[in-house]
Amino acid sequence: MPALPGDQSGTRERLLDAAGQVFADRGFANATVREICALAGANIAAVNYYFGDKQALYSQVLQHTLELARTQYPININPTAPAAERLRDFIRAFLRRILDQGRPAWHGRLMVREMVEPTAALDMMIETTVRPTWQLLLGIIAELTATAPTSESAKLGAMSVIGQCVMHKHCQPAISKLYPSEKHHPETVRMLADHITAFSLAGLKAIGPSPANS
Amino acid sequence: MPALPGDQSGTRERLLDAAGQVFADRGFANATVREICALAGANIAAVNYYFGDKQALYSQVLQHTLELARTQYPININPTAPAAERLRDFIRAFLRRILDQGRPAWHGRLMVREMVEPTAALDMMIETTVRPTWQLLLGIIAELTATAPTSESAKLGAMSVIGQCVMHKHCQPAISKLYPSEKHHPETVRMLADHITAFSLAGLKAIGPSPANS
DNA sequence: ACCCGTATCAAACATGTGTTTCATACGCGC
DNA sequence: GCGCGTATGAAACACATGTTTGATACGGGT
Repeated sequence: MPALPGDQSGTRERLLDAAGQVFADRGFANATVREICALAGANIAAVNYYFGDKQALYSQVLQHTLELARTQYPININPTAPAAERLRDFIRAFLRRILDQGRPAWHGRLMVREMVEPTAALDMMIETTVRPTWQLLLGIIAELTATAPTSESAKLGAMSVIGQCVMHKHCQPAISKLYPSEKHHPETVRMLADHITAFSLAGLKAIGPSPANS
Repeated sequence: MPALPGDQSGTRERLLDAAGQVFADRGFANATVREICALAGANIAAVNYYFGDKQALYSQVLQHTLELARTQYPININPTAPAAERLRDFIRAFLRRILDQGRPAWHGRLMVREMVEPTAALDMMIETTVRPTWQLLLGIIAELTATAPTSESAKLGAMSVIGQCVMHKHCQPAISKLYPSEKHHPETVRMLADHITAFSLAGLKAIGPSPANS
């Protein structure tokens, strides 16, 4: 009785899907291959047959989920738009990527867990997903602060922007306690993005090109 | 052979200390009572004798560590100082609290883990540590945005400030990959605090009292 | 019809780990 | 000196869980 995973797809695909859910929900250590296989409607031995062991399954899950997330939530910025507009679009796309509840909603949780409890797959995640996004943001910030993307100002400014965004993902339990009845509806996310954009544009202007490096 | 825990203190105290280290390093699931007891120089049965079970030990560890952190890294703000100065002092104290490498350096990691993988002790952590800090910050932000502490502007502004701060704790593995050779020396933390302060003061001014609630 | 690689299954295996047990030693009041 | 509550010790227990095994079914190519 596989819950969500499409019954028509192959066992390997159902395993990837189910494992993504369970790993995101419980974390690598607390996830059991039995629960994953039950959710996928597969036999316990299937994970060994297709992936070798639990750790390899996790790596494949993370890689697969990240690919899915990059194509499903692309961050496409119009290079000809003014920098302020590009920052707004970046923040909107980035927030949608990490806060959206759609499928696969668990890629954000997987990334958070990988940050807190790094595994061998961390490098892959950084290089395929984090670094490209970071470079994209750095370019925008550099223009807004009139510095080079390698400058200390650009680095600090980008961290301020990303920090405001990931806050709502990393600290979700605390936020829910401080402000119950808070949800991540698309309209809420949009308003949040607009706030962060306005806040950051002013902040970046105040930073300026003071402590530049190159 | 207890490593760090003072051998002169009682078994219960050594257990609390060792468990804090191990839980922070490995997380609750991956931590073993055997490793904790070995580090504390205590017998395996000691954890059951003094705390009942592993979960209760964890709760006591979290509570004890948070108390220690609150007294060791107090956030004392001069109420008569101007709001901008109070914000700067808050950010400095808050960053020092979560980034300092001193003892017990693991309270920050414990809090991060509790956010990502909440346990029964989450409520205690929120009420004793998070909410008071949040209220303190809300008061400062409210004055800077000329709104009530319950306003949407104050809430969003406070989240922007906290987000910038916790970013450097939650995303430390990623930051280390993007910028190797980055450390959290006291001077670095001070400069970081000054950046966040300048960035936030400008951002808060730009937000203003537009979408107020009460 | 037969073979063979692929895939699935139930059952068993090995082991790490939280927890318990029971014995022993210590310290102190009487 | 004696009893008693506290504390510590080594060993065993119970169980969850990752992994493996050997059997069985399926399906296409010859």
